[in-house]
Amino acid sequence: MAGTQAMTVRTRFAPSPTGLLHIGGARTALFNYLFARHHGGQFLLRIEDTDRERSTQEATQVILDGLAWLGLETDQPPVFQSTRQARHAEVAQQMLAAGRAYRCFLTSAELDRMREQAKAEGRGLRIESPWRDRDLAEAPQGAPSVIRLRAPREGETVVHDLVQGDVRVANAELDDMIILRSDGTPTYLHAVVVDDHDMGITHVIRGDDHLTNTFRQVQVYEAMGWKPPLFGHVPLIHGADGAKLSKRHGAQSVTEFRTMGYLPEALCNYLLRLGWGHGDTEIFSRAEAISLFDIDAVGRAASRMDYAKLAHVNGVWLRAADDDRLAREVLERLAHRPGLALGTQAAHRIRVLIPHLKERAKTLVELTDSASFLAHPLPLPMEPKAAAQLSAENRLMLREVAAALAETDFSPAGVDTALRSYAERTGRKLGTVAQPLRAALTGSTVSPGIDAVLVALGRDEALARIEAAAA
RNA sequence: GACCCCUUCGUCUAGUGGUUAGGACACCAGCCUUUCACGCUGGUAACACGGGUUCGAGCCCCGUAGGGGUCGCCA
Repeated sequence: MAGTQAMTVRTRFAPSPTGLLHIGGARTALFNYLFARHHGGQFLLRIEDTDRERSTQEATQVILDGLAWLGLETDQPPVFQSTRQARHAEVAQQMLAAGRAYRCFLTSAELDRMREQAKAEGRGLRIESPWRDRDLAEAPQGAPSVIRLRAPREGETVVHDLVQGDVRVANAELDDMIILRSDGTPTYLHAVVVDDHDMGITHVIRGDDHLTNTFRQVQVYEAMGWKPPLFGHVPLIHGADGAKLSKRHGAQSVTEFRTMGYLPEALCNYLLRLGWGHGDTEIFSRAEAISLFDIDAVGRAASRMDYAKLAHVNGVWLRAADDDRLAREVLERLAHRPGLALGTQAAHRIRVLIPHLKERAKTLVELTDSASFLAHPLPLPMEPKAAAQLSAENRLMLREVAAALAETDFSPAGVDTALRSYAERTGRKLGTVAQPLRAALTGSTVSPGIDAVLVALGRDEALARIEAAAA
């Protein structure tokens, strides 16, 4: 164990490119990233693309884009597992030469039969290959063979898990796993070990669906005389109904969350709190997360997605977000909507009103919805409730309001004073003036403060809208 | 089925033998207010069950139940 203290932490995120970055994978990546940063170590990425049929360049790009969007930058270019097959085979040969592995000529038909029998007898589905102890000379000539690990039969294998504690299993429960297929390619369990070792990974943080497979991986480390890394198996994220996340749970890829208008810092914050806590604190910046996160505070139970809470956290970060950035996001989203006049004027109005808009939105989609009226050319579409505000009587009033407003400098204080004095002068409550005005200006009954809306629209546009509504 | 893991309000969690079991989201009531939000105040709501150990257990041990995961020449 000498040198343990000096050893720099090195973690990795190792997704297989299936076409999306799963929300659970995103959290695993986040934990790996935070753990590495917290300990001043390195965070690496390995694309597990050994299944060539399912792996594509586009799928890999989705993962890269997702990580970049989340702000989880790696310290080295990604390692592609498919490029390392020669090395995987080499290690398997070493194990074979050392007697820690053996060639097995069992056919898949024989394997099926053994499994069925085991099932019928109520035993675990453990394969015991006769070739473990059989003379190679008895092997059928030219028949395909795989290489199996010669796993210990006695004793037990223990994983000192950073999250789950010591987990042990009797070696009699574990069968001799295949490390090299008959076509010479490595199996996942074998490739992972070789790659993690070669990459100098010190801490393997991953979903706890890998926990029981870890025993076999540990056996490979032992067979090679390699020091295994430390493992930390974090619980999985379940859907809102408690079941394993699947298609029917709706949003589950990072890309989808992005289009639904969640901010990356909010998604990270939410994911961080799913399975990890630090006292009563709920909101964590990236810097705070790095300084406070550690693997030992990760919980052991699976957690469920709670979209309401995600929305709340997103609202918090939205309000804290930079106004220029939000205006840019809104403009981009507005560009995909028909019937809008998206010129510099609209851009300016949006930028001016953003500070008020963001106070009442939880997602970028909501923010965009609430800003769209600013880019609408006349005539403004009217929501039914807004139209109801424009009674004959109120239209008359709006003419007077327009006249009063025209006298002002269209500053926030200016319009506010004008509206208040108009209300006072005519014996009305401010609300009875503001609501019809809001309808005229926005086509809605909901908006930021009416003075802010007036200022954002500017004199000409505001008066034109009132004029149109009062006609 | 075998093996492994898990179990505090509806949800996410704090809690490491002595607490009125805390916070957040959601929900309800009220305040603020030019609408809606934000914000503020208050409220409903949890230690899965059964045995131990202990003066004392949400915290330790053992069962039970429930949930999850793994058992591929997939990753």
